This record gives sequence, structure tokens and C-alpha cells, in this order.
Amino acid sequence: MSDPDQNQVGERKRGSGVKMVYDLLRDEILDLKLPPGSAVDEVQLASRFGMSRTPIREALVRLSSEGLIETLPNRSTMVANIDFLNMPSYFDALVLMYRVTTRLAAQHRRAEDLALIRARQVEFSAAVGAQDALAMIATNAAFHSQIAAAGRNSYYAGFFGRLLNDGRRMLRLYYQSYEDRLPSRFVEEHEEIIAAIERKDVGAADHLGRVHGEQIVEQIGRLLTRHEAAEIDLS
Amino acid sequence: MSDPDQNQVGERKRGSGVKMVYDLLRDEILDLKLPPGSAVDEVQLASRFGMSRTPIREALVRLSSEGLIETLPNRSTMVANIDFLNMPSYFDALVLMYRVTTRLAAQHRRAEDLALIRARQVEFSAAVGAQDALAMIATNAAFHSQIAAAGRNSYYAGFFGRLLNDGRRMLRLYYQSYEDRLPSRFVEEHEEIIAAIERKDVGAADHLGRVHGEQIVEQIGRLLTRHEAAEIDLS
DNA sequence: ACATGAATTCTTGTCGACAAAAAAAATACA
DNA sequence: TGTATTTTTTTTGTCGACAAGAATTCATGT
Repeated sequence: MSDPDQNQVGERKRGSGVKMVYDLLRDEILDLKLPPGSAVDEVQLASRFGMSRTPIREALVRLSSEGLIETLPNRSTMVANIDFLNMPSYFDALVLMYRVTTRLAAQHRRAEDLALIRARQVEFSAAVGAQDALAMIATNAAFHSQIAAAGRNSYYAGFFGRLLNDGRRMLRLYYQSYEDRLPSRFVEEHEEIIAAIERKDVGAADHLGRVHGEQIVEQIGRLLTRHEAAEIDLS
Repeated sequence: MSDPDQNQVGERKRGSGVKMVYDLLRDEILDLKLPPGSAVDEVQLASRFGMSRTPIREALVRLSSEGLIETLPNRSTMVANIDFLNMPSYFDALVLMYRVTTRLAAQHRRAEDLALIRARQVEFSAAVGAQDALAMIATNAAFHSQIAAAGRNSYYAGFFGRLLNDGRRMLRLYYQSYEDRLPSRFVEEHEEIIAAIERKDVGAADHLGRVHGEQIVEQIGRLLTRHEAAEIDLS
């Protein structure tokens, strides 16, 4: 019973416990350290973090309303399963949001946005160089979230962020099976996207976002399921 | 101190308290019975519903993670304000989702979907006839949610549902100022949308969804703020 | 009268304990 | 041996109480 993961600390500030538990559990779920379907025990978490069940419970409620854990009434809380049946729907939404956010970024970006986006791209490039799949997935999501932020639409950004989160779990499964190698083409496409946003070329941004999204769908879709995203043509 | 709204009941089933409080508070917030910015007191709610603070707290956490209430750490919880600065962003997203959900409904609808959609339209039409603004807003949202359900994409449906909820509060403000009258044109447009979905005319569905959305944006936007939704042309 | 600081109040955050519901284990019976 | 029923265990849901933080009030000194 020697758990190497000793997270409890002696002194904590008043409202910080929930956020810490929430953030940590969220990361562990999205990185598949907590596999889908695995049980989540409140008292176990309470003792692990050295606090009462109340703040643990609050963190779990938050995760639940984001769909990351599922809770059967009066019985068993578990990490939410990945719904592979809904993957075509997921990819449809993902591609559309790639397009919309990239497009809006080209419209509304300011000078300071470009520096932030480039910083995320540097991190992504580094993760690709290091062949660190977890880091690749996380930094890729951060890159596109940054672009969405430059688009200045919090509704799209929120929805897109949620999609990217869900995607982290699916992508993790995908890249595990491909030996943590990711085509360097993604790095180049990111560069093209940045260039289009910089020169405020809305049409190119839209097109690149679409191609980039369909690229990923194509690779994963070939592996897991057929998709119908290509049929949707908003013209 | 004679509160006419006595909600506490003697016997409740084990897990039902949170859901009841959540549903009721949610409705009261969306119908502006609890005005934006008004304080939300836990112990007051606890005594009102005749239960402890714990389930109240859980309901509030849920509402908080949906953005319906805002909570300052250690101090004051309040009903979330309506962010009028973000309304252009909101309308952009709303119009796009009108298009996408109507379009997908035309693609994927089954026979049984049409009956459900028509049922919502009957309710909407009745609300318009009765000049009941609250009911109009709610049934209109239900109508479009039903269409989104027929589109068979839970990601879009979830996001759209959230947008429609946020819209309920804004629309309420709008219709108050227009004496609870709503153009009967909306009823006719709904009929056209149903017809397009029935004959699986994807292009018409997309177009009608767009026109219908921009219609609403136009009316409200003229009253409250200028919008830039029309600039986005996904062609 | 006014600023400064102490005491009070008010609300939230956390805790430990108990009750209810469901599952698992144990027992009784054919 | 297999099945139905009772008992135990496990985990969640709810409660009342207390502590911490922030705002308000009150007191004190100049």
C-alpha cells in the first residue's frame, strides 16, 4: 500500500483545495492516467489529498458537469467512457471549429496575439522534436486555443476548448498506436496558419483550418471509423 | 417576511434535492425572476427548501460551471450578469448554429423526428397566439433544440442548447420592451424550415436557418448594439 | 470631526459523523 | 448443490457545527 503519489500537503489556503484536486484529476483523466471506466472513490481521494470529502465532492461535481466523469445515483462514480460511436459527430464539429476559429483570428488578431501564438507553436515544435506524445497533444491544443482567443469570440473559444479536451483522450489512444511519432507536416501547417493570420487573409485561414482539421480526421478516421465530415460543405 | 413561495416539502427522495434546487434556480435565473447581479444566499436557500446547505451548494456549483452564477472567493455569490459587450460574438455563434443544426436535421432526420418537431411548433404557435413572451421564448428554444436533436450530433446539440439558454435571458429583456408581441413571420419561417427538413433539402435548410437567425439578430441588434455577424460568409 | 484600528457580524469553506441505498457476503432451506 | 433470504459491508447523500475571510460597525485617540 505504498502509494508513490503523495499529494497531501500540510498547509493550504482556504479555497485552493478544490481547484487543485479539480486540475489534477482533470489532467489525469485527459492524459488517460485514469483510464475511462475506472472507479473514482471519494474517501480514497480524500485521504490521498489529506482533506475532507466535501472539497473532493465539489471537484467531482465540476468534472461531472463537464462530462469527464459519470456518476450513477447512490452508487459508483467512474471516469467517463470515450464514446466511439459519436466520433463522426465529433470530427464534424472539430473541423468546423478549426475553420471558424482560424478565420476569426485572421479577422480580429492584434499585434500581441501573434507573439502568443508563436510561443505556443515553439512549444509544439519542441514536443514534436522530443517525440513526446503527451506534450504534443497538449501543446497542439494550446496552440489552437490561443488562435481561438485571438478570434475574440468567447462562445466559440469555450466550445472549441471543450472539443480539444475531449480530443486529448482520443488522440492519446491514436498516438499510442503510432509509436508517438507525429508527421512534421503538422508543424509546417501550423506555420502556414500563422502566416495567414498575420497577413489577415481570412479566406486562406479558413481553408488552412479546414485542411488541417481534415488532416487529423483523415488519419484517425482511417484507423478507427469512417466519417462523414467531408460531406458538409458550407458554401 | 411572508414569502409566498414556499417550496419546502416534508419528504424527499434521497438524491432528488439537488436536482430540484438546480432546476428551479436555473429556471428562475433564465426567466429573470432572479435578476442578474442579485445576491444568492446559501442559508436563505437552505431554509427556503427545507434542507441543509450541502445540497444547495452542489446545485450552485453546477450552475456556476454553466456560467449562470458567479462566485467571488470567500465572498458573495450572485446571479451572473448578461455581458452585452459579447453580444456580437453571441449572435455570430447563434446564427452559425442555426445553420448547422437545421442543415444536419435535413440530412439525418428520420420519420419520427418530424412529429416531435411539429409538436414543438404547435406549442410555439400557441404561445405566440397567447402573446405569452416567456412561453414564446421557451418554446422557440425547444423547437430548435428538437431540430438539433434530429441532426444527430450531440456536440452541436449541447453547444446550441447552451446558446439558446443564454439567449433566453437576453430575449426576455428584448420582448419586455416590445410589449410581448412577436412577428408571426417567425411562425411561418418555422413552417418553411420544417418543410425543408421534411424533403431533406439541405441547401434550403441551411439558407432558412441562416435567414431565421439573422432575422432575430437584426431585430435585437437594432435595439441594443451593432453586430458583425453578416460579415462572416462561409463560402 | 476625522482617521485609524479593534471588535463584531455575516457569509463562505471545511470537517466529522450519521443515515440511506445498493452491492456483496453469509446463512438457511429445499 | 443450488437458490432464496438475511446480514454485513461499502459507498454515497445529508446534516449540524465550527473556522476562516471579508465587510461592517464600533471604539479610540488626536
